[in-house]
Amino acid sequence: MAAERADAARNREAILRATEELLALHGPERISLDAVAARAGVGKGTVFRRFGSRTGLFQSLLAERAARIRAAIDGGPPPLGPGAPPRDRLLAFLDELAGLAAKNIALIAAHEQACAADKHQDPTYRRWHDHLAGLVGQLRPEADAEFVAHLLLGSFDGELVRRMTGSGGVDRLRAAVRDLATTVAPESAR
Amino acid sequence: MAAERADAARNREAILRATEELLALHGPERISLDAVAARAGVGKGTVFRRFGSRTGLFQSLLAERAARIRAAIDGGPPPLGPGAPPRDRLLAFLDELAGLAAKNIALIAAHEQACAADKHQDPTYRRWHDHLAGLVGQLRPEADAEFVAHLLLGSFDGELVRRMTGSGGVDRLRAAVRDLATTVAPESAR
DNA sequence: ACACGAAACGGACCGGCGGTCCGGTTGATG
DNA sequence: CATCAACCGGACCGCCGGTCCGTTTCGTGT
Repeated sequence: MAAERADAARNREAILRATEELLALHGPERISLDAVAARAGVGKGTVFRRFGSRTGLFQSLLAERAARIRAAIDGGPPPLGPGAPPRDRLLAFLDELAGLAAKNIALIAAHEQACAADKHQDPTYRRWHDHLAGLVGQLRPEADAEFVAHLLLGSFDGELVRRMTGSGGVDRLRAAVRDLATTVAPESAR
Repeated sequence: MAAERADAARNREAILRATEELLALHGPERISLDAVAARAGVGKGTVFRRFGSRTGLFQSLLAERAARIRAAIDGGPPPLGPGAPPRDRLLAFLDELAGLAAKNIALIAAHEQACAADKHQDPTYRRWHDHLAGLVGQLRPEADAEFVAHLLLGSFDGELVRRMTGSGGVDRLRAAVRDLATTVAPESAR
């Protein structure tokens, strides 16, 4: 694939920005792609050429927001990055996700409803899941790591995050996740 | 509220049956209310008068399917019903839900996407959640019972159930849920 | 500087769906 | 049997995701 043309790149950026703004503006309300296109000062066709579908748009936006964490995980310093013991990596990762989720409630909600059917296909979700499953597998080889990983990611469901942070702030979410994780992967685990 | 007229009751039943049939027929694919109405041999208006909205329809259907469990919980014999120690009730309840979910994957999926935004408002979901939160609160008073209850219910997410039962059958789901529950509420807990 | 083809643009257009409305029909009641 | 509220059906509405195609713009080779 050759490099993207300058106008194309500019429009992609404009569309992502517009989506963010509308998300911040209207909260978790449904946002129409017409609205996104209008705000970006772009035709609707352009939105679809750049992102393929509603789903693709929100996946891209989430991927962008998650890029920092992703980089930290597979190349950054411990405990998030490689090198630390699995238990520390698990806790650090979940902590990071809690922060991300709390700061992006609207995006998470939009992403959920856009990807509803194929949540498990979303690249970002998969990455997170695989990372978690790997760690859980090391910590508790006898458990169904795949399953546990999915459940742990359930902590960052939009509605749930809204509730938790609504009464108790990010700290409540962080604490609850941390508590659960330490229960699943107790101190005793290597 | 006075009793329902005979034709009204008949139509409500026809609509619920038609929905079930379409669910069984087309799996988790999106089902339009036009299709439901057509199959029930009824006008679309009737569907809305009876159930208020797409959401209402699927909520009603789920409530119907869950009625047996509901009755067993607040009036049946232990360990599902009152009387047994919380830990046994917890495990029995989750086991029951696993069975229900495995048998109603399509309905669960439809219900999820129909209630997406207000999952936490759904009467059935609330009932389940409150029951779980109560038990968890007894077993681990120091934990965030509300949060844990939501996560446990995450076990019955449509997509997840599909995956689990797809490779391993109901037993895999049952085992995984049971394992997790015993971890969260260990033997030592009273 | 210019010409030229590929790539991108935008907005009219389409089909489908959830939900509403209202003129006609039906079932309970006395 | 008369009466009337409740109910029925399906035409209708507005919205939205997604497509299409005539037009414009960008980058490259000359």
